[in-house]
Amino acid sequence: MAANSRLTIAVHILTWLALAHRRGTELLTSDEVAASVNTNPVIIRRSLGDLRRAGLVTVRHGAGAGWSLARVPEEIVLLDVYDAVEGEPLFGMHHTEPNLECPVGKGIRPVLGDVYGKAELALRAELGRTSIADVLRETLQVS
Amino acid sequence: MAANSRLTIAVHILTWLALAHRRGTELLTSDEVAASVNTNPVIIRRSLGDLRRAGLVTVRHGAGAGWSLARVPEEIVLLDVYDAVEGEPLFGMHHTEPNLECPVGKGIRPVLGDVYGKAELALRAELGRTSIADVLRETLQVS
DNA sequence: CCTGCTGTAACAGCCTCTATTACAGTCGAA
DNA sequence: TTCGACTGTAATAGAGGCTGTTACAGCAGG
Repeated sequence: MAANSRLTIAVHILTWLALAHRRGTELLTSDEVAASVNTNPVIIRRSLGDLRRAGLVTVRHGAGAGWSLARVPEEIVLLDVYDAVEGEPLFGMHHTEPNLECPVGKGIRPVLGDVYGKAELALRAELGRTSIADVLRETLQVS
Repeated sequence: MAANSRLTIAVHILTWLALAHRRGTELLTSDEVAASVNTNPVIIRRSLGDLRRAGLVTVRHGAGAGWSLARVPEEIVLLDVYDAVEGEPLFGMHHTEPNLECPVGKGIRPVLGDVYGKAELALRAELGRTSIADVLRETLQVS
């Protein structure tokens, strides 16, 4: 499957907001963010909507509208972003119910669910170790 | 994105082969496996093809054909299966190249690649801790 | 040679993701 | 109060992946 880029887009947005804030720009519009990410402003607004529902950004409406971080970048970790934009579990179960007369078909799903849950926890723990401030710092070092 | 069920299907197949072998049945056809997974035999053959290319199962052609495990179930871990059937990385990068004149657009991709790599390593380590023998044992306990 | 099964192509249906257009809603500023 | 800029979201389109299905050539034991 072709992996989606939601997490990448969202982290990019937040990193850009963090840099703008540090430079003294309090608010950015979706058009301004879209210019950095190089995609359509609606894509950005949809992602920002997810981030707003998760409490990571705040929006100001009307004239002079725009977006800003709801917390300092040190207190936003990539796990927060992951939860904000990714809904589905990593691994899917059978599309059709397995044959319950077969001992494997009958019992395998909870076993797999357990293993998949542990694997996701390991992934989440790793995503919790990096903050937007970390990403911003390393990004500026690279360039 | 709706997660695919490739890993689930492949683990189901291998667990079923392990149980059949323990019961004295050396070879299973794709039709027999499909009856347990409850899907089309071609789906099973496609998955078995991935597993064969990864060296996890062996196939016998001609009359009396069928499949069997290439190693004992204790020596096949879910990470082997994951590598056999999943190709794409977990998180995708930008579809279009970000704006390189923006400092974030210019430097964020290697930073994200590094974080994503670490997260995948954590996931893989966890998948390496469970074998087909573990799955079979727990599956039979459940039922 | 026959037969049963593999290996794979081709296709359809469904769904997701990205991208884009359009437009109503919102609210500060003039 | 009106204007204008921007948000929020619906609708739509194209591309591509996954599952499921049919079809058929290839293989090899009996």
